[in-house]
Amino acid sequence: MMKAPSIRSPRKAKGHGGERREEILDAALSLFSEKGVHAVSTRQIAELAGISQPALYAYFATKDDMAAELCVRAFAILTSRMAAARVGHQPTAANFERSMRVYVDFGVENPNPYRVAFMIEKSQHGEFLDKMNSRPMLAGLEAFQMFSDIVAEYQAVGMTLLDDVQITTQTLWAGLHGLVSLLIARPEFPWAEREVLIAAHITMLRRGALKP
Amino acid sequence: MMKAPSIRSPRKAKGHGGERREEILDAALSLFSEKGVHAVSTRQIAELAGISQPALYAYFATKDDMAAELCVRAFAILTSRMAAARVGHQPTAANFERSMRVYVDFGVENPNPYRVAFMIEKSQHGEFLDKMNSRPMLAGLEAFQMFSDIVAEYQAVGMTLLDDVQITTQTLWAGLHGLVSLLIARPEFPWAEREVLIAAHITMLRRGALKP
DNA sequence: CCAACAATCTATCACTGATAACTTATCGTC
DNA sequence: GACGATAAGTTATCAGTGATAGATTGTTGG
Repeated sequence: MMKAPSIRSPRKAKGHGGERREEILDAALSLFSEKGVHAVSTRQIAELAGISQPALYAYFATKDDMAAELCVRAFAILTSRMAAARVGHQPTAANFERSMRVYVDFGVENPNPYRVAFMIEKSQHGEFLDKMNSRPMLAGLEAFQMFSDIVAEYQAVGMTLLDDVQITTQTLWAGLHGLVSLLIARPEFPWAEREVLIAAHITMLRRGALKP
Repeated sequence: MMKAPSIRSPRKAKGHGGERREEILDAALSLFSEKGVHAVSTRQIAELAGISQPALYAYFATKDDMAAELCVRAFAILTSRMAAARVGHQPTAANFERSMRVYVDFGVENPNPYRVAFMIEKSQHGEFLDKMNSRPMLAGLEAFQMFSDIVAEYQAVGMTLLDDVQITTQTLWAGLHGLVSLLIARPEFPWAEREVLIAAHITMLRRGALKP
């Protein structure tokens, strides 16, 4: 955190100072968001970060690892936001909709991280993928767990239509993700007015998941 | 259709006869389905089709055009499936769920066409994307229009909670898309048993959109 | 039999992600 | 200050990708 000149070497060869790793991630996030992960080359990332292309590999083993890192961070932000929106809330219909709204707002207000976190195409299959995706997967499960805890509160007081918290959680999550991902990926689609659509969508999800 | 030897030259140089274009599409569909579109190389497609890699470009301008062609065909199937599920059906709750089920089944059974049409990342600078995506996109929107027509039937007999067909359609579509796209993009996620989850999701959407 | 022509192949291009080996800048230590 | 040691960056290069150019083959109508 604090610059402690004696402890360790900052080591910033050419122009810039600061953390190379963060500069790389900033460049990667910007390019990934604009053009899509697999339409961005490592040379483009390197140029935007102001270093040579092979220098990337001192900080990330593969290009996918950069996307994975950005994915982990996006999940962490979402988790903390949902946790913050949860404290002190009673399980009421209005608060349920507010919690759903936190998720949608996160996606709509942070389309770039959301895109990287939830809309990345898998590049390979099987065990190699598992290894590559384990950290984003854990971060995603953490966010999902937060979502699940919220749903469990409504189930505990008998407000949910289903007893199965896992099913209800996955169903609601999928319902929210569908709207967010389409609004992000297809902005040119002739959508209804955004605020009205989001409100109607969340109300529909509540009616489908909670007792009247 | 019929082999008409005099009209036009079948011209099958090396081994096989038949339509090269269909052989290529068969090979591409097989590999795309198994490994994902952008994990398959044109050389792999060519080898499975039994021709050299450049020979592909006599039939398709780009590799994406092969995926687009398969995409258009798949959407034609979706549209016809939804149309078939619609004829003779009264607007009942059970039939509503059956119609939505057609959509989900299509997405789950045709992940790559679905991905190309609705989950693709912005790959380049707009116009190139439009050109590349226009045919699959139009085919997808045709399916969407079919979806909207179905919703309108339920609205016409007063079964929908909202009067606005556009809002209801977009909300239901987003809800279905969310589940399909997550099942496709995150197959490794610890989902509930798929059949149960899909059934619960569709029931939730029905409860949220239709009157009891 | 042969010119014409379409289908296919070989050779190659620019570019991709990734690696190896060399170079440089900074450090703690004398 | 001068010294290796080492971290960080570079250039050069690899195999593999999608796509193109031009030579080559095979079939066909005359």
